[in-house]
Amino acid sequence: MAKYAEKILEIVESRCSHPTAEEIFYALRRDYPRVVRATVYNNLHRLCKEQRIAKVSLAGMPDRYDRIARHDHLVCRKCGRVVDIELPDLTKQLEEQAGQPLLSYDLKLFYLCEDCRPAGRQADVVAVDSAASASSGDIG
Amino acid sequence: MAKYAEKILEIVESRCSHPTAEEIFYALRRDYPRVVRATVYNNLHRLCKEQRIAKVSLAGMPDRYDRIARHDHLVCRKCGRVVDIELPDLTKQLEEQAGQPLLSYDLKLFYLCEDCRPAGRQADVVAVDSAASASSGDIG
DNA sequence: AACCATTTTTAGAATAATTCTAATTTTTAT
DNA sequence: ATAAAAATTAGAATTATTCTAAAAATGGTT
Repeated sequence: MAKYAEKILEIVESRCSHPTAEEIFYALRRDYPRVVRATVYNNLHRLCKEQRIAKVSLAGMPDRYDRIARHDHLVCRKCGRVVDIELPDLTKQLEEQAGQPLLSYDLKLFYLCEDCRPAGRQADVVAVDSAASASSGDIG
Repeated sequence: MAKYAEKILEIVESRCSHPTAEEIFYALRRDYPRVVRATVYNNLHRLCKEQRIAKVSLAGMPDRYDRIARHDHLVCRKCGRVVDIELPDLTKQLEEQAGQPLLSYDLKLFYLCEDCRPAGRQADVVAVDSAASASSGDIG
């Protein structure tokens, strides 16, 4: 059907980088130099609606797109990088605690990635230096 | 110090609506008709940096601002409304499962709110009708 | 009170991400 | 081959946010 949908799906799934619409647009344009941003957005909307990809957003950044399979994210508070993490499915536990049937949930864990962690000691990292952190206080 | 910071803090904390910058701007303008959006953003940034408020973002909507005290959110998949929910603190559990020291986490539970829930039966609500839902597939 | 330095606010232009609209092209079914 | 439907294009429009430079407010010093 849609000429680009499968290609875009492939781009999203083949990367672990949670690409933005812009990144997908550039990747797609390598093969199809005439595609236009609106086409990328159209296809992303459709793929989301069809539950074939998921949109992930973080405060202050453009939305990102991700594979659909259940997994969670580790987000570095300092550099903002997002990496996947496979935690056990908490749906049952959360449904009990919330007293509500849930459709799904989104869980982001904030930490300091290796690159941003003060060298040497790492056990006593408890808070982000508020001056150094570009995005502290943000929940995304 | 900053003329508006306390007032903005009060607006954010006094509402359970997680107001957007725009909503805060209008609320503030009722008392101070000359304030300008940039002032609101300046103060919001500062309050975030000082960890006095938190920024919350959801896919496809403007960022929202929230009180800082730990709590989670229920997000309706159909109408997008966000309400607070007080779940037990999962930091310890998640640190163990992730094998990482965490700074914090963000948990959003997706459900169908009362207004959006198909009337009558509610036990067998398992998925969102993909045509009817404006934002299905989104993780924010 | 007058002065200077610093901080905050204002006004409005600029940017970034996304959406919209209308025309054109492609695809599908007949 | 043709009509109808769907997808894509081009580019304008909108929305949220940031930036910049000037003006105003604030604070501390003499």
